[in-house]
Amino acid sequence: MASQTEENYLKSLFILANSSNVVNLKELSNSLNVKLPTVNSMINNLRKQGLVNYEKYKPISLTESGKKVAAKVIRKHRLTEIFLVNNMGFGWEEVHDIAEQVEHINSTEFFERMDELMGFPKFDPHGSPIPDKNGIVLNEFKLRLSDCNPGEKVRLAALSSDSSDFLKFLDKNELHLGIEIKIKSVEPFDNSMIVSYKNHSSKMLSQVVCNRLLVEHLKA
Amino acid sequence: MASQTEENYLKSLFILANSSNVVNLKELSNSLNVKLPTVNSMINNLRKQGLVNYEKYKPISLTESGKKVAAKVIRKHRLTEIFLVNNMGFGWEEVHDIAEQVEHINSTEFFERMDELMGFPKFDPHGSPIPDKNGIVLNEFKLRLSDCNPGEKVRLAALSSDSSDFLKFLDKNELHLGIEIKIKSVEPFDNSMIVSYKNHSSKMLSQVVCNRLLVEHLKA
DNA sequence: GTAAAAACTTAGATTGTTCTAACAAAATTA
DNA sequence: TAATTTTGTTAGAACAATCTAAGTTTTTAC
Repeated sequence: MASQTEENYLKSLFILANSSNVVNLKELSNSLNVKLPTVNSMINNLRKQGLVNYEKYKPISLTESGKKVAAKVIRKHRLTEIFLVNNMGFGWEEVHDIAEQVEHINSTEFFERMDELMGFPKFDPHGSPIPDKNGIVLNEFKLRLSDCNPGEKVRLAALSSDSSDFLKFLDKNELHLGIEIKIKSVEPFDNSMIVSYKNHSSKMLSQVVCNRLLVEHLKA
Repeated sequence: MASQTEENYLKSLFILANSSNVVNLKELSNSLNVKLPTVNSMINNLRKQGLVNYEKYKPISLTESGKKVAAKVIRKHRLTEIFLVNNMGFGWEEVHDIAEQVEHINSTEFFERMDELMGFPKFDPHGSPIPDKNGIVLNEFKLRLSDCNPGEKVRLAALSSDSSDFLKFLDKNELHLGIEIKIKSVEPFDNSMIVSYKNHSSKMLSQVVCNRLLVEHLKA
């Protein structure tokens, strides 16, 4: 069985692969807050275990079995997050750090029971899909608000970050999952967007924020 | 902060101190399934941190701050066990292994919330008292069934083991917390007891079992 | 198409937790 | 009390996960 550390590397690889097309050691190093040589040696270790594909100086990818392990960890993380929100009364900005720890608990029954108690939810509190028992993930939402154009109307469907600061920012600005957003203009200088939603008629959102808001086009 | 490994050493010390009067390296070694030299070096490490008192060839004891750390881990373990039984529908024999992992989660709010949701229980499903937030433990039940004499009547108040096999044995024999037990006789050869309870009029219990059943005398 | 910057690799050290082997002290037993 | 057994100690090694320092390859920019 993969150690907690190994699970964290696989999880990061899975998530990074879903946002950028190729993943290299530097990105992993940044996302895990670990120095390059450490990542290098761990990736070689994971390669020997058949969990990642890696050749010197080439990008890293997960093998099928690596994906399965990663998806299971992500499943446990997301189930925990909804459980904390729905069944234990936590706010969505409070659950990430706890879920980071609970995701490594080794007990199928524990997570199956959570899943059951919540009625088999399909998405976590941040709109991310929950992989099933076998590690199969529904399509991730891939369209970022920052990829949309002026004039378009979208619905906020999910988030690509669940950091506490980001979630607090969303709460403060009444940006909740499901709201409709209209893109008024894009500032070419810093790629910030002017949008309208709910009772906000002209709100500026920085590129950093727009990158993390995952949306669906409204057929209208 | 103490590592998971260190927490496990402190927890074992706390529990062993509550059953035998003095604790030595060998006992710890057995209870943690770790070789003697390993225990030796870890105890020296804990001594340097001011968590245990230890001198060469002498028994080991927890310092006040060591006790506090241990009690907090035990609090988290026991809160988790009741939560799993009361709020998640697990059987009492299923919860130990999960609680062994959850007890190391570092989040005050997580355990406070559990405590609150359950209405601040005082005992876990095996009858063991739950230390409070400050690590203060109510009196542990100390009287073992094996310390009682023929003719006495007692109430089963708690258990000094929560291994899954032991709990299954109790279920199978209808030995539940709260039942009244009358001691009919003690076999001097193997210290087994003949007892009666509920609809069992003459049941033999081995010494191994009697040692783990914690009882209160009935004032009758 | 070089020169500079960024990304990667290798070597070697450190820390935590574990082990085995060999020896030493303390406790038990005869 | 002397011999034996049990318990504890020391030394030295191993493995996982991390680091720094120094050098190498690839990519980017001029």
